Amino acid sequence: MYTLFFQNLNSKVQLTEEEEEQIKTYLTLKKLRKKQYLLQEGDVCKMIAFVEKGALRAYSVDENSNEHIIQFGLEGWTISDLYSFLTGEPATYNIDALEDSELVIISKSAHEELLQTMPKYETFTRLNITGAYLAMQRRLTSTISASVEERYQDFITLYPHIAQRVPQHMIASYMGLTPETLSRIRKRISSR
Amino acid sequence: MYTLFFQNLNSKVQLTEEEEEQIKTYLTLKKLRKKQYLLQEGDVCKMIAFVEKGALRAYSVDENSNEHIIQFGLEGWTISDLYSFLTGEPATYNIDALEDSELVIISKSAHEELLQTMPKYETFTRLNITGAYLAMQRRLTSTISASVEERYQDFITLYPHIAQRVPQHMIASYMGLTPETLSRIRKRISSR
DNA sequence: CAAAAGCATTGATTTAAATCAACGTCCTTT
DNA sequence: AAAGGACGTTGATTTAAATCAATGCTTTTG
Repeated sequence: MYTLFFQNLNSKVQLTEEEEEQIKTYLTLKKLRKKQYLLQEGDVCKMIAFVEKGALRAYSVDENSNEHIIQFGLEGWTISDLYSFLTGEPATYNIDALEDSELVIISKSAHEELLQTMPKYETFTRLNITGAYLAMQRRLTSTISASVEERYQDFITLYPHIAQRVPQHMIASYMGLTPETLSRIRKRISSR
Repeated sequence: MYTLFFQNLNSKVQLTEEEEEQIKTYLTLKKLRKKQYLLQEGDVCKMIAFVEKGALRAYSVDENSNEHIIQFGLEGWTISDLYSFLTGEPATYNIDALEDSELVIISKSAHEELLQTMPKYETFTRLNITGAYLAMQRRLTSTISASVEERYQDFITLYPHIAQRVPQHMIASYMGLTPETLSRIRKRISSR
């Protein structure tokens, strides 16, 4: 339990045994069956989830009830509706499990207390959000400036493990495409 | 000088006089004439710039030499190629001034020293990057899930001051559209 | 001040992706 | 084992945006 979480944490800020133990008191574990929700749109997001095992997705649903995947969360990733978490506004995303999953949960109060009391946790948080920002920026840049072919290729090379584990129509959704279009893109690419 | 910068800083982490003075020793001012570069693609980004006055843009240029605006930076905003800044890799963006501008410059060494020595600066940095992440996420979400009309409306209501100050074709570029398309979108919207 | 450049608009045409529809395969799940 | 559902593919058609081209207006700049 918590092994991946602390591995991740220690790779960013080296912790002592005591610090690890202290942080552990703030954490809880949660198991989620495939298709279960971690968060539903409209609810307030009260935690940050670190994925120890399994796969989740965050997505929004538009007025035509089309789903748009905002983010995948596989092992080692953190997933949340950060806006809702930070502001207390109702969540605009749903988060659910694509596979049976195990999560390390940091509640809002735990997060705040750790930020106040443990400088290393703040550093960890800063590095995490910086990484998330850079990933998001890369994605946005490719969305507005590259062809759909390139974007798909980039996705595959950057996240091969996601491409292997997630149905293709979800990758289409993540890219803002219809499943049909992605299918045709793949055909075009393979015949070249 | 530095007034807006410290206003911004104090609104996030309340500083003492001494702390302000200490931080000041790490900062430099830079003026940029309209059209001047702050950063060119291929160079390593060695600073973070806070806009005291004026307006800048960060943009990439694709193989067809089309420009894609990644970010605007008006008064109170921070602009940089963060990936290049953090990794030391060559920048993939250009940053230049849309108007005569005044910037508060934080060099890489200044940034790192402040992070090490002043917890409040780390908090400030964390809050800044968090805000930038949320803004980026909002933009990405609207890009993949809303119609072009909605996206334009959202942009106008969210950033009315930008819409007033930058040419329309740059907003088109920011949205990943051609100037012609944005012009037609505006026409459609106004005739409703 | 005059020429040039930058900008927004409009029209005609092409191109890329969405939509609608059908089908086959593979899983679930009862 | 059978039925139903999810998934990916393919084809035909529609729709939205890009592209190409031209024009008038405004702002720079030599």
